[in-house]
Amino acid sequence: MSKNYLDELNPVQRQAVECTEGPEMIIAGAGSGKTRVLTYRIAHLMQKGVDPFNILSLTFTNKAAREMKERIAKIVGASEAKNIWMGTFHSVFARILRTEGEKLGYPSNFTIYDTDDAKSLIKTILKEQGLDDKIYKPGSVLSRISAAKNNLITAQQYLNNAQIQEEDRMAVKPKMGIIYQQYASRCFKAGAMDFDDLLFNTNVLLRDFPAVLHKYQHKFKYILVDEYQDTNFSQYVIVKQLAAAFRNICVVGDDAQSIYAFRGANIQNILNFEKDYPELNTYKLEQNYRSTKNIVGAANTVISKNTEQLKKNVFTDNEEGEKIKVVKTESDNAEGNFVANSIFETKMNEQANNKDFAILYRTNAQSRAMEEALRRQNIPYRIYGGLSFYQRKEIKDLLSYYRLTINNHDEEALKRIINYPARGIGDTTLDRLIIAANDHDVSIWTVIENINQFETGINAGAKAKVDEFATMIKSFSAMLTSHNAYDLGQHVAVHSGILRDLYADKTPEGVSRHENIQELLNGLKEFSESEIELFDEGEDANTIENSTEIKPSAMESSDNGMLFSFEEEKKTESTVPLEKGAPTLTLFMQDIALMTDADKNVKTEEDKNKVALMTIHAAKGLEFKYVYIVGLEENLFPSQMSLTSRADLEEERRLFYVAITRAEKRATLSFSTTRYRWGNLIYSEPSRFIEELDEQYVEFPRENNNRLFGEEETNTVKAKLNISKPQQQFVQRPVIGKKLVKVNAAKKATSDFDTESLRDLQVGMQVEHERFGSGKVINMDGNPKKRRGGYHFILL
DNA sequence: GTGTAATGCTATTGG
DNA sequence: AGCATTACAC
Repeated sequence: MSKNYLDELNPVQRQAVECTEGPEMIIAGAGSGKTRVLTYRIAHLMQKGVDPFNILSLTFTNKAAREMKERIAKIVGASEAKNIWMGTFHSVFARILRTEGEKLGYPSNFTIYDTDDAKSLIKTILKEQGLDDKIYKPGSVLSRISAAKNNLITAQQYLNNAQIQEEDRMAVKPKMGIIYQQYASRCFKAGAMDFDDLLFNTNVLLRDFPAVLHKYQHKFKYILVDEYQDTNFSQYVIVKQLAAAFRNICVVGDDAQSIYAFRGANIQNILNFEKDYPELNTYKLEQNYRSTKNIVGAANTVISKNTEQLKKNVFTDNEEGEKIKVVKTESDNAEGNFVANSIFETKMNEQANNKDFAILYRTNAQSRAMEEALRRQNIPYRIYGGLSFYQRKEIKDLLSYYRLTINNHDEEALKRIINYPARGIGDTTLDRLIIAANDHDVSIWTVIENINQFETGINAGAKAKVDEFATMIKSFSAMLTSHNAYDLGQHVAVHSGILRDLYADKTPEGVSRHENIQELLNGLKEFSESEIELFDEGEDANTIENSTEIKPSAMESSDNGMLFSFEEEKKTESTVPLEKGAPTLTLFMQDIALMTDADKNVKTEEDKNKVALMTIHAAKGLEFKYVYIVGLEENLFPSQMSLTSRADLEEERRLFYVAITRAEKRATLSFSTTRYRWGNLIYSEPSRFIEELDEQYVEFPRENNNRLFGEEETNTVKAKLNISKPQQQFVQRPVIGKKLVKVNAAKKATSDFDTESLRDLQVGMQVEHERFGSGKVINMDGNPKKRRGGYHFILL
């Protein structure tokens, strides 16, 4: 047992930790030591003799769960800490559904469909139903289905509900319920659940199987829920059900930081907690340990503009600190340059590390300008969110093979790879397979497997190819229990033809795709090795040690069919089943299905020491010494979509509150007067949130032209434009790659570009680029007939 | 059925 | 500006 952790808590925190029995609500202001309270509370439970197997702790990200476990391990020891049930709602209940899902008719190896899979399935259904995807946009159809599920409305109930039907009629989308029904039945047939199903089906399970409910009620004697303000109705009911037996439920949250209403989060869950548990104890953590007085003060004035909130008074004993800075720039690129320069200067002047900085924005699309500026300054950065590794095309392709290997009925995986790499099974054949499957109410795989028993109209040649494909997948499936994740993963990558296909592509993008596949395989290797240490420690280093890298020479020399001549094949194929808990591909896929970018473990110190770029949503729960909040412009932040309702606008304001409170020492806000959107220049106004800041906490610095922010600008700006022909900061900038070059900008006032003038372009020509200014063409490497070409030019 | 070129849509926020 | 879908030629 380690140091006395209770001494590290202030009186309220300590009470919250020591009060272990009965319902408890902790309202935790930003930076008030919430995580510390949660971890110590769990450690304290264990110190008091509670079995970690009886503790369920639901966190917002898997990474948060991992970090909390590590902290708890330091107090109670690692072997005990690892037995706590801790993770996101989705991952914890996915785990439970793996063991209990058969009661609902799902296989234990069910697939988890991500948003892309879900949209793709919806597109298929729209096509089958002859519906227009311009009216029924897959994205909005999915949101509608998602909202229904999060409110525990089944497809049948959806169809029977007069009010919902009326809504859909009014929206001129009367078939919505039919699509929902089709969608649900197709997922079920494919043995697949989407994200919402994980929660929905958990509810069904707990509702319809009293024995199961009883089992988990008594298993989870103590339940803790972090970020409770961001739970939706479906999650609320699960927690309520599980806590009903012992009522040892502790929720932690901050209504001021509720920012996920758009995906069903219901702020009422926290505001009404008292109604469900009248005997509860409430603790308010109001002292902020993270930020300066100026930051806390500014944040408080922001949030005070909202009407609906729990009363609390966040304060800090920290130093006054610097005032919040507001900076105006003339373009999105200038904003990027300003941030990059400011980071560079701060690093020099204050001996700061890269990891002390975060750049936060409202939309992912804003990252580009920041990235380019940071690259120019040679500042290492890491982007969180956006397209995650697992969503990249080539990764999804290979993962689809793995998915289909594990669950043959996975329709989305099958559609994705049945003809990739091309093997002569085209759209016509696939359509026929799908029709046959629908006619007989079975999965596509069932049709493929028994293709001669179905009237498909597919000709013999295509049939043979389908058959060959099925044989290949079956051969992969047969290896699931006899090979570890890496061996099988590698085998599939080779024999599916994916590696060969990617290796043939010598373009930079192709090379990068190949590298990504290698990275995935490395991940498999690591997984296979680490798990073996865990479960199989007696064994001496086994076959994994000398498993093969793909040799380019082998790839080149093999010119037809599959690559059966790889070294890998020399390894004798073990047919002995692996032990229980061995690192199989099945386990690996379960592991990564719910992984997000934020969960990714960064190993080396060098990797960690990078400037963080992310959306404000992704920054929730994190803290940084220096925070830049960029793009504070009307229609961007607050978002255009949020301007129609007070509730939406208040959520944007909470988002702004979250952003400011990420900062420990300094918060810098910036906005730009112009910005590129879809390739078009738009003019923007400063965000209303800037005006809402109390002047006593904020510094509006003089700009270059010595004009104070907020002064009448018309004359000054005009004057500035006239004299600013060669922009000093761009002078040394080298080559700009692949940007559209506009000849004679003056000739055409619109941003439209006509290919005629592009054809006239020659090396050495003086050009005026509407975005980068004037310069000289030094290289041309695009196709002049194309709308755009890869022309490089230097600014003068 | 396959590959390339033209067109057209998108960019709130995310598990 | 970049990506996905579609149109069209082979």
